Amino acid sequence: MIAKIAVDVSLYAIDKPYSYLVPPGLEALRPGCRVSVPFGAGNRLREGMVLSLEPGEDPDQALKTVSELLDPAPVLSEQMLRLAAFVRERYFCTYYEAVRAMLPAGLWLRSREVYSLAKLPENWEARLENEPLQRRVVELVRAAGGRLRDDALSRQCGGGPAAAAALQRLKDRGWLRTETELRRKKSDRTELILELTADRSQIEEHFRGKKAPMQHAAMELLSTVVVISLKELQYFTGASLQTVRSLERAGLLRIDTRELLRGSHIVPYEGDTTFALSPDQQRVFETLCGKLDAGKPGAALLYGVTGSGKTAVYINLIRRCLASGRSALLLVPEIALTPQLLSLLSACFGKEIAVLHSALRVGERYDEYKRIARGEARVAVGTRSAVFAPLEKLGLIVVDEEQEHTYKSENAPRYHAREVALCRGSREGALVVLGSATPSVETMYRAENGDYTLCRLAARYNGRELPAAELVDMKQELRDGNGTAVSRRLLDAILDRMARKEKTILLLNRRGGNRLVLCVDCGFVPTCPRCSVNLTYHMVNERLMCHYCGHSQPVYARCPACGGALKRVGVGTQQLEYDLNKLIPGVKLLRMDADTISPTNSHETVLRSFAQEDINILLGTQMVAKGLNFPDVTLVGVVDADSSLYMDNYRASETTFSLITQVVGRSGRGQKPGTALIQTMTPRNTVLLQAAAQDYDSFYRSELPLRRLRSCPPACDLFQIGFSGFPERHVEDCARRFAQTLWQRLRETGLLSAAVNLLGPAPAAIPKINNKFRFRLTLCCTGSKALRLELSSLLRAFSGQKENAGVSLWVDVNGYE
DNA sequence: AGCACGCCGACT
DNA sequence: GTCGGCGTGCTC
Repeated sequence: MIAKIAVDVSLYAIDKPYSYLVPPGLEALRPGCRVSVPFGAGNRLREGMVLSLEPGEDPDQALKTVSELLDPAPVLSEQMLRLAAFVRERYFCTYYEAVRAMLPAGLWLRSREVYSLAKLPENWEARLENEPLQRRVVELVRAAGGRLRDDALSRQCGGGPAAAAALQRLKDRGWLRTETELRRKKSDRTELILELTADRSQIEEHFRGKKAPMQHAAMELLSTVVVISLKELQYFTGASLQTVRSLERAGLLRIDTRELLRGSHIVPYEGDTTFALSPDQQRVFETLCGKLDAGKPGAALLYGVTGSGKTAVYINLIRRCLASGRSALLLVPEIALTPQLLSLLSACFGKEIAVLHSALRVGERYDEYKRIARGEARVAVGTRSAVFAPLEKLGLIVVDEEQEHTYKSENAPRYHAREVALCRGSREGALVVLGSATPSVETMYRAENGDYTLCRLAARYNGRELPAAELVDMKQELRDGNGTAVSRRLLDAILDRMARKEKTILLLNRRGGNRLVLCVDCGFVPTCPRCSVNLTYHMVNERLMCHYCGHSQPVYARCPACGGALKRVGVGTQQLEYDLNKLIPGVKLLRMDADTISPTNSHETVLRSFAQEDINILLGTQMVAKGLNFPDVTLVGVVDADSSLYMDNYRASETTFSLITQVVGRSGRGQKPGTALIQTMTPRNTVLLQAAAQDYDSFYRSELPLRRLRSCPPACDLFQIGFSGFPERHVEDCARRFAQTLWQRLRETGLLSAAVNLLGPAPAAIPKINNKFRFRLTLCCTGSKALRLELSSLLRAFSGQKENAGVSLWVDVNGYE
């Protein structure tokens, strides 16, 4: 027997199915099983996935033999293997990258090097006289009984390039052998937790006559909070692990390991689970049912304004699907933001439900995965990667809020869950329902073209009016002398709601509480030493930080260039919180953003206190815009509508329109009517006016021609080809050569037409990250199979050419960056 | 990317 | 003669 195997090679250029002999004794080997195989000149063992089996012998004795079977039974079905091939072909990744995305982390294997001593010559000690490191290695392995694992070895003699070189030398001499061991990794990610164990006097005693500013800062913080994670301590003080370790030795604190988990527990739902459908919903449901039962169900767009009850339709469809003996998959943009949906689903489907998302513990996720694979759970709910849930007899895939960018993976495999869902649906005969109140332009375009059945839910459930939304001119506000981020109009409205004991949601569409620091005299802006970005100021830890490489430094007291005063510009949620507290003394404010959400303070905790407590304002980033349902919210304010509108991204209008529409929809969900105020510097902007009017159709009508004009999806596909390396000039040259070859190949193969355009090389949005320079090419054209194959073969050729040494490249199809 | 092979200069 | 440096080419 010969097995075609996808080997875990990290290099795209050599990724293909490799043939191996199946030795006697491995008859249990099936497609979908993982194996370990010798690979390359060194025959090091690597993980592989069996793609197929063919009878036959080794024709010219050139094949190697599978060395071990790692799974007693297949972990991927034939369907899933074909899906992996689809992901590989479409998103330019390796087989194994696709395979890894499909398996739960609980199934992943970790490889370890095990060192063992070969025959040492008599005079080995003499020959290593001037090689203390090599000698130490030999002694350590000997002491361990002739075999030692790499992690134990590096713990005892230190890692680093010197140790690696010593190991290499010993291998070259033939004195040391290595073998690779593949084992299941079972433990969860952990974090270090620090706990104060000393009192004031002990701490004072420790620091008597000592400077140790880092230790001091660390203890200062720890004495106030008593327990903190190492990561947080490092964030706030910049203290290193060494610092913390020496404090531990001094007996001032204790270090514990804790499993990292952000368990999202399902809150029981009490209420009606019959979900009687309104006539409007019934009509849509019947249309979709007709497709569900058809031989080739295809796909549908369920376009329903916020509050029109798409969920009720989903639930009825899932019920129907289960009743006909098939399973269903529901994809959501982010689990943490849908606690209400989860409790609803578990009330309806009980144990039939399995939830898959990254916040689960590895073990929990694996359990859910197994329940699906065994057929115990026939309804899978989850985020992006749940599109690979191992459901059998799939009847329905729902992609809720299909326009959300969380469905697109930003690292390899750079897949889009909506596209994978469409492929899976059509191959497995399942109906794919894309649901949205503000569909992506791509999806609406395909629906209009008849690729998807278009179902509209026009009426809001129980007939409530959409909130009245109004644009507030912040330029006028500035002219009138109000330099704060809150207009008088918004302030008055907030005060009015407070007087009426109603609540307000404020959206600040900008990440975190970060601000730019700028010298008022010379204009100096601190930048990251490794990346081409400005450092942002973090109020909580008084440090300047880089979001790309993690660099952080204390904030300068004065401008390092001219000694002038430094000023912070820009508004983040923290600043806004501070300003509001000043503007409205006594206001009860709750902030929700990436900084305030933590393991101990989850979304649910924050939202629960907003629902139950006497709080006036919920202030936050995008997360306040999605799916919340609070009856007493009657005012929504968008603090700065422009910040997402003028981004260098063809989807900026779409994202802004969607976000504003969603957040406006948070207002007036109870008995009282809602209002929304949208602050902007450009109050005549068409997109903002359309969002204020909640007029998706006009938005779509005006956006589509713009996309055509700019050769963007859906008019054509964008292939971003990224290059990164050093030095700058070399990377750019490589990109330019690639562009030339690409042009030439397109001409030769007849793929070139007027509709094809190749832009660049241009510096990437962030031209330097971690001292690597980045350039990109953008190919605008229709992504046919022929074109993808051509691009793929050029990518393979690229890394084989030595003039491209040191430059790595990747492709992102219709990416969001 | 690893890894072996092979060619060449330096040192015992 | 042998050791070790680095350029070259392949990975079932």
